[in-house]
Amino acid sequence: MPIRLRDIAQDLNLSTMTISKVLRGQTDVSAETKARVMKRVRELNYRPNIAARGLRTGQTSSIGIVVPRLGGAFIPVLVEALTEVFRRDGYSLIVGCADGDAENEERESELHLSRQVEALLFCVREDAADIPQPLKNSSVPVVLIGHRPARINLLSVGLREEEVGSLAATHLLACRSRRIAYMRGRRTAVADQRVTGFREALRDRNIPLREEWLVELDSEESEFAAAYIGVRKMMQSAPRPDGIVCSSDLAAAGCCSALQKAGFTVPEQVQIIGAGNSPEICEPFGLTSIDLSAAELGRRAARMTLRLIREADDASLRSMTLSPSLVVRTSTRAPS
Amino acid sequence: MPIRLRDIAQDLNLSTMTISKVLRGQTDVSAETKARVMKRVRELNYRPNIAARGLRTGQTSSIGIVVPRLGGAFIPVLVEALTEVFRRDGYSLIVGCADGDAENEERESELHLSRQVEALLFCVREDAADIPQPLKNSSVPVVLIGHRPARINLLSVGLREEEVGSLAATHLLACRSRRIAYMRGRRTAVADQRVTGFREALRDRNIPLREEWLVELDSEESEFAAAYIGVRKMMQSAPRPDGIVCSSDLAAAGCCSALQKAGFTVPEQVQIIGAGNSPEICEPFGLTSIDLSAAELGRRAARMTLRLIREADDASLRSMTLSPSLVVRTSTRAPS
DNA sequence: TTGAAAGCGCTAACAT
DNA sequence: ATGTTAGCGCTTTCAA
Repeated sequence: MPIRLRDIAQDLNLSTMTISKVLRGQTDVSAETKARVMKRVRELNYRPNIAARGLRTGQTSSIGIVVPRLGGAFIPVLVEALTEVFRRDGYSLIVGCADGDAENEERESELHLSRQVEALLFCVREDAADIPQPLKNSSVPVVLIGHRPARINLLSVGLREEEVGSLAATHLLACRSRRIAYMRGRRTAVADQRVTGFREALRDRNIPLREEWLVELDSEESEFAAAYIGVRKMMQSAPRPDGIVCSSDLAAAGCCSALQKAGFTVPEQVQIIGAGNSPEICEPFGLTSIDLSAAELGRRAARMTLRLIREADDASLRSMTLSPSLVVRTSTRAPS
Repeated sequence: MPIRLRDIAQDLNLSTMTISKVLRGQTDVSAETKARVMKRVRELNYRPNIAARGLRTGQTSSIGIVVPRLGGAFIPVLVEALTEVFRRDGYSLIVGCADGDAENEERESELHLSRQVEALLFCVREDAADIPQPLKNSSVPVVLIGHRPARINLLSVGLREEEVGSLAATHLLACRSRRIAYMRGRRTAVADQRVTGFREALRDRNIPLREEWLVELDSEESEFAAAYIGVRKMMQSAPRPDGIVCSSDLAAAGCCSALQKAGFTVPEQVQIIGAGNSPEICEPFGLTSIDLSAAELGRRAARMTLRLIREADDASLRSMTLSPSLVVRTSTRAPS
């Protein structure tokens, strides 16, 4: 049984109010009483019951987030950034993991709402076409992170996905590749946007894209293996590509491996560029990669959330998208 | 403002009790009333206030965990396994991330206790010599995950770290390496245990370990770079090692890269074995690795926790350690 | 089958 | 400077 305010009050022959005041740093308590209370509080390891406090004050000082999974390079960085900003303001972030399942996403969202979180963040799966029902008529502010599905009208913080494609293409062009291939991810809205950005960047410079250079990763295989296989086929086309943009770092690693095995040199004969900027994959291969700005996304989302909580429905708040950024390593040449 | 039981009750001219009963599936309510209530509940998107319920019943159906960080290959798998087992029993897991900081570990532990979690899990940092104060006299069950610091007398679920070293050594021996080196991690209790296991495995077979083959990774560098540098020096010794056990997959990747660059073949001339079994690192390099059983650790810890919650202080529960397991890929040869 | 009363631990507002 | 009262939203208990 945890200690209650009342236990301390009875102990010291004081009222619960006095204890409560001391604990919250109210000033209308004598220094002596304060000292006695604090002493006993520490001795007994008293810890206030947040639920009871929240019930009374209507403030739980907690914010919920639902993420599809916990692994990978993106989510952990995002969540740590959110946690840090929230912590500074006395909020704590409650993470609910849905294990990639839409039903769990709904359950976790409801749980958060039942816990009276003051705001709810939702990290949208790349392949999601919709969001859980509970978010749609939530009584607390909701912020989406990642892409915003069509026709969903909630505040969101996302990435300019087309720029992932265009940034990669532009960099390869600057590094004197002219025959640029794209190894695209599975059919999701996000993957499509990246391809679009890629195509537009090439078109803007009047660089042709041959359709046999636009390869989709076989979804039966792991991304690495799929890219490994895919790139071999790609290299049999004539002319051969001299630069490859990949939809993920793992796919880029697959390309590097296969190319080296086949006797091509990276970056001299073929330049490679990945996406995700996962240090564990990029460092071993010296992969140039597109960073998806997880930390910055988290900070922006956190600040937006805090403003929403404070200022109810501030009309000045608008959804925003951030730009990805290029991180150059050795799988691309020095730009001219 | 969220909807309350009372709102629904007034709406339907019933008492809050009736609504409450319907929601909890009590049977002493007429079918008709039940239907009316459920209809309105859905229309209004009513969600019970978990805090208020918990205050009354003393059950929050939530369990807290504090982890040092969210990234890497171990924690996400652990947390997902815990989540899944708890979910089946109607508990939800609240994850608190300490960003690798001991002070935050204490804060997050206190927060969980303040939230009246029914049990508290704590994932011990590898370099931790102690655990947060709040865990030591917690009024709810505490389970440690990972290694248990000396003189801490709490239930724990951990890995037999020495077996990580011995399993690796034994496998290399079975694959006909005789000059086996060890690339050890930074000075932590866990790293020491692994080295111990490694040494003992060699000693048991009367295989000598030369001290220049026991290299510690330079902690100024990333693990990959440190291993890359370390292995080059190691290969200048005479005789040269023909097998290397690494304290992490990333270090193993560094070894592979450096060796290939220097013209050595893996696994023909030198066999490499990593630890962690992180798919993203192991697959590209075909790394044989020691799996740290994160998922199984999670399941065991979850079951232990549930029993602790139910059976108060069940004397039959004891700390346990699980064995790591070997995952063979292509950086080691076929055993003879 | 339905409902009234009391109280979980805490704090806002108001006495004393 | 300290204490009293009332009530947050819910459920246990018991009465109608």
